[in-house]
Amino acid sequence: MKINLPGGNVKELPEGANAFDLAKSISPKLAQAALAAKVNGTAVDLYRPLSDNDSVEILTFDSPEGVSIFRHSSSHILAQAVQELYPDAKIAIGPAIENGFYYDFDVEKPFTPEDIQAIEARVKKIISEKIPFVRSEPSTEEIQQYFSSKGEIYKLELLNAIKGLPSVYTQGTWKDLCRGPHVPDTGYVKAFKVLSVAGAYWRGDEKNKMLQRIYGISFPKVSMLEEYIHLLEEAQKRDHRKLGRELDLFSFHTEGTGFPFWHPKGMLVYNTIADFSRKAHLAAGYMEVKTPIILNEELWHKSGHWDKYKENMYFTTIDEQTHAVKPMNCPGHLLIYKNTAHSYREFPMRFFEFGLVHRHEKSSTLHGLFRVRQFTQDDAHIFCTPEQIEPQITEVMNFIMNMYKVFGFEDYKIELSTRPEKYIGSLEMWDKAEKALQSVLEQQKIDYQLNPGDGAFYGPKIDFHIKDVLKRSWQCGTIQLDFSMPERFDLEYTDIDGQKKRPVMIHRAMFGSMERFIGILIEHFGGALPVWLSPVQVKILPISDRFIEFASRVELQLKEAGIRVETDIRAEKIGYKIREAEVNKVPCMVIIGEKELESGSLSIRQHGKGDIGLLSLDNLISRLSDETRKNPVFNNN
RNA sequence: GCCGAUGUAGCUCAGUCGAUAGAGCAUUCGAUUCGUAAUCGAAAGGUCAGGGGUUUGAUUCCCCUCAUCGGCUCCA
Repeated sequence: MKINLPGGNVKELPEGANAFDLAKSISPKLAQAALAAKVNGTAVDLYRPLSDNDSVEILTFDSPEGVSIFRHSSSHILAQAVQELYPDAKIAIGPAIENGFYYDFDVEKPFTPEDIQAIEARVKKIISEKIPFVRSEPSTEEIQQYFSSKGEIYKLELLNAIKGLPSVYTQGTWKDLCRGPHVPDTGYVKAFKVLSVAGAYWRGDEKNKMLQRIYGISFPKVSMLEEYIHLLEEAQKRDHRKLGRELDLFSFHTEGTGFPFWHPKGMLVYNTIADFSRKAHLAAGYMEVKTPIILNEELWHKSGHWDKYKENMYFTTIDEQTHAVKPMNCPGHLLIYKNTAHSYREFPMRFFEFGLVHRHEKSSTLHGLFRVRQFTQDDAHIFCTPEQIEPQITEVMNFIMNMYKVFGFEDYKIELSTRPEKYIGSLEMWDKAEKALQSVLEQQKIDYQLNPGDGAFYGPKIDFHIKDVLKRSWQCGTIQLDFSMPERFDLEYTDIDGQKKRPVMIHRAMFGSMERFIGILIEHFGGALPVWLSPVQVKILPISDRFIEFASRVELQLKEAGIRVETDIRAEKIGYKIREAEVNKVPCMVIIGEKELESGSLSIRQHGKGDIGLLSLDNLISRLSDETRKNPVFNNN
């Protein structure tokens, strides 16, 4: 029979051959690496017989699909180990995830670290036995009978939901309901590690029973696991919470859970980004505004927040009237809009604000700067005519993507979120708004993921998710199209025909939260921020106090050139001063001693690189300014 | 909110099978004036997260609360 290969080649194989035979016929190396196969677009087991004219791709650990199959098989091994050790444990669900896999168990008592050790040992044993994964397709009744005899209520529930033919995979005597495919046998998993244990609700619903979830990771080579563990350790070093403390950028206190305190150095970073953003916005035609953080109850009823967002809001009483601390800036901007009459000639009209908002997040979700209860949005609202919607959204998308580039973020994904359960406005409005966003994404040929039901309560949105080093995806930018607020606040403008009409409103944020964005930057750069963002750009290190005077003259000149500089005048050895500046991740160190005093040039040391030789003061200044000018907005000045 | 873990000096961590605690770094002071990642010495620093209980006696055992961490859920 003929088998079509991905490159367009055709391979002749005997009748009844499977993908493993195919791999062998191509190369022994491929046969060794083969985990499963993709036949006519569907992933199947390696030993499943092929048919004439099938298109076959051998899946290895090099492809995401191969990894996912490998991890999924690993989760089965984990589940087998758990049930062998704890026969009363009921198995729920065990998929591969982005970084590894998990399996959920219903057990009497949560797993202890000792349990985990025992489980890992048992997994090793199962792996060493090289038990084949065998696929079978019994009747639904047979499967039902098997799992009910074992009391596997979760499997039965899953079985009921299956449309089409269910399948079962068996390793030795252990069986699991599973679509597959799997690697040929348990021996393929050469390295296995449990990463963590956590509670998780059955089907993610907190009304359901809490199960115990074991997260794990696995690889076909031990060295890959070691590499992964090393990577995890590296990632931990980049944790912005740790770096924030070490670099003295910000802190958190029990006196205000979830409210960040910005220290002087953190404030320098914050303000540098804010200044940059402000300039960029003004250049792009935005007008900066500032609105109060406390506004009365009535306003929030009008905006719909009272009905749809109350759980996340803080309240206070002023003169016996209930007020709310703003969780969003839009109502304030609406009041400014309404303060005067507007013409179509003013459109698109863009209000921009560094808006300080408070949101009551559940305490367990707080996470450093990534998730806080008080944060500053780089928020804007664009008022425009319905015709301007698509060009405006296109413009905003480009603006956001250009801004991300300045910070070196090219890895992000875009999501389109549609009408949630809690919403305001009519279905026609939603329909129109969702179509508008979709059409922009499609016209711009942008890859996006659809997130049904995840929109804001007043409109659908396009979100930008930046990926950090820990491979976590963080929502930053957002563009939300809103027909409801203009309606609720009875916004008007006078059109060309002299008629009063209703404007459209676009909510958008770029960094989303300044706080979170700084957290992402810290992790992205491992704390070693680029020169233009570093709180201290240059540290001057005199060799001894004989050179302090010269050092202060250099310091003064650098300061005059607008460079953030500090001098370490302590009576310490130069090695000690260098070490401290390196630990503090200061990008540039200037060493001043006898040589420099005589020659008038400066010894420069770059963070992470070491001594880079001599430079004149003028040269240093122009180099540092060049670094800063890499950022395009500063280029215009 | 739920499940689990953790909470000892500013930081990282020892320790106490129940008799109120120790190191390194950081800090302060003194000495050292030194050439590319840690000079030496001394001092100071803790109601052992907070509250309650058991006990002659609790930082240690038990309970509650708070916070932190890892998840479920939510979200910028």
